[in-house]
Amino acid sequence: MNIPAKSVGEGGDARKCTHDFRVSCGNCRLNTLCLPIALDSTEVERLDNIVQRGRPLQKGEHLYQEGVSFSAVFAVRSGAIKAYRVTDDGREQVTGFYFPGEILGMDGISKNAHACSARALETSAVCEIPFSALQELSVQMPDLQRHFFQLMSREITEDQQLITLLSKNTAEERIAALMLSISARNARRKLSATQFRLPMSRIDIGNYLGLTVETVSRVFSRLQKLDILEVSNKEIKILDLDGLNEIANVHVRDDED
Amino acid sequence: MNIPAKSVGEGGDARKCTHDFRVSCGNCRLNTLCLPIALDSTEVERLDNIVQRGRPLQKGEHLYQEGVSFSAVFAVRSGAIKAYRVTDDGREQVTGFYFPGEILGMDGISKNAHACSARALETSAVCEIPFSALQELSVQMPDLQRHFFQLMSREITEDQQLITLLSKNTAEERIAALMLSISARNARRKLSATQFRLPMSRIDIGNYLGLTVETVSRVFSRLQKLDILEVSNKEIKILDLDGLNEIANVHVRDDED
DNA sequence: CCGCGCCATTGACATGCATCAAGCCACCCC
DNA sequence: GGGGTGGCTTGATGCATGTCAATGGCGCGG
Repeated sequence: MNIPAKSVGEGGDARKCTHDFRVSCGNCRLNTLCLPIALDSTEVERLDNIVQRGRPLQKGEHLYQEGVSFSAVFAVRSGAIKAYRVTDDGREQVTGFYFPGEILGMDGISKNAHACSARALETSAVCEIPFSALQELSVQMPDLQRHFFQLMSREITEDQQLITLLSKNTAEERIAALMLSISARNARRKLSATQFRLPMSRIDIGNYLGLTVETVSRVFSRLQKLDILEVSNKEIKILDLDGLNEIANVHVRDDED
Repeated sequence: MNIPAKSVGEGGDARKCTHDFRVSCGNCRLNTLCLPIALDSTEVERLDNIVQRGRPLQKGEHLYQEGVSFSAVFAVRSGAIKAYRVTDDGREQVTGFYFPGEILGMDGISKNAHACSARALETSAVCEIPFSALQELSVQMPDLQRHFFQLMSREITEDQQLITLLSKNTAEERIAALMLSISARNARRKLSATQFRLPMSRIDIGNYLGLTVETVSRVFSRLQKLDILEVSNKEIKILDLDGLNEIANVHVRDDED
């Protein structure tokens, strides 16, 4: 069982981006995640021209809010973003975490208004991709159109994986799956697959996985006792990847576009 | 809380379609659901030319299977289709029910292989829309491209609603939400919003909503005792729509924010 | 018509997780 | 430094839902 790992392009860590908004798609470290391979350099340049950079977000700051009119999708360049919606009775439902190289905001297309809110879990840099311009460009660049269809389709299949997780799996399995998902997404960005810092709180994790904070905490404790994880607050170290996989019941059906 | 209601175009009831494959998009009763409004008649005709009809499915027959190479999306014209994926340990997860006027199969785009299987819950007719042709047409018809982006985006937001439902709501709330979803989708097709026949089994309902058959059955019994529903096997009659809404929308608490 | 298999319902019981409650720790501000 | 605040952990208890089991209805094929 996998957990969402959307796709896009990173450009360095937060610190660097904060001071250099002149990053271009062409030299972005993350462009293998973000862009269709097939684009030639002039096409990349044209895409580059519509992308707006230099919006560093502080922790807690909103990228967009549920209901506001939709005009762009966003690529995370550094940091981490959480997407969430508020239910009728005022509770929050976290719908996804987005790391560098991943794209969010596509939920807003259907109604021309964002269907969820997005806020920074830590200082983050994002690229804003105006959707109307993207649409026009897609008409001229079939590969780009296809790429976007694929990105949206991926979001669908990932949501469906989460649905399965919520519907069928125990607390332990859910947490294991999330840890593996984050691990895999780290690996994709050439970071450590076994050691990382969680950008989100226990509350957010529980909310995302349909569990209470207490349960999340207890599961972490249990996994630590089993020598599968080493947990120190938000610092996670995976000691036994196989064991973790076993718990998650993972079918290793990984992204391989 | 809502439950998925995807979008497309129906053309009459099953019986009729089975004998007349000559239905065209232009005269399809469901085309207001399926097509972008903005297409003119020559454009509809071009779309019509790529759509393949006349594939009546018998109950239990597969429309496509998980893993097979992706080549088309499908519009339900009559009947009902369930989509599901099989987890590593062999269990099934129902990911959606599709009624006439709704489109399925978009999950297959990202990997060029279907991410789930789809089978008919009853005798059904579907339109097959080859994706490559659709892509080419989209390049020439921006409205069509936009429409498809919207369809996919809708699928995403609906999946997210289901995620919220599974993550936060009780068995009663889930069932109520599903009944309301089916009711609304019926209404959209000008059918009764208060009386209908469920095409799926209790098992499928439970599977979809993350519940056991027994719980589903018990909830139906309870709702019947409350005079909210009248349940006779698969025949459902909504007696108290407000009451059902109240249950689905989770009781509002006075401790607002 | 009978018997078989599948589906649905209902009851009794078990359990995983939520809830409630308390305490710890890190951080921040006065 | 003191005390507040928010996030995390841990324990005790309860409840919603899962599990197991028995029964009845219905359709289908022999």
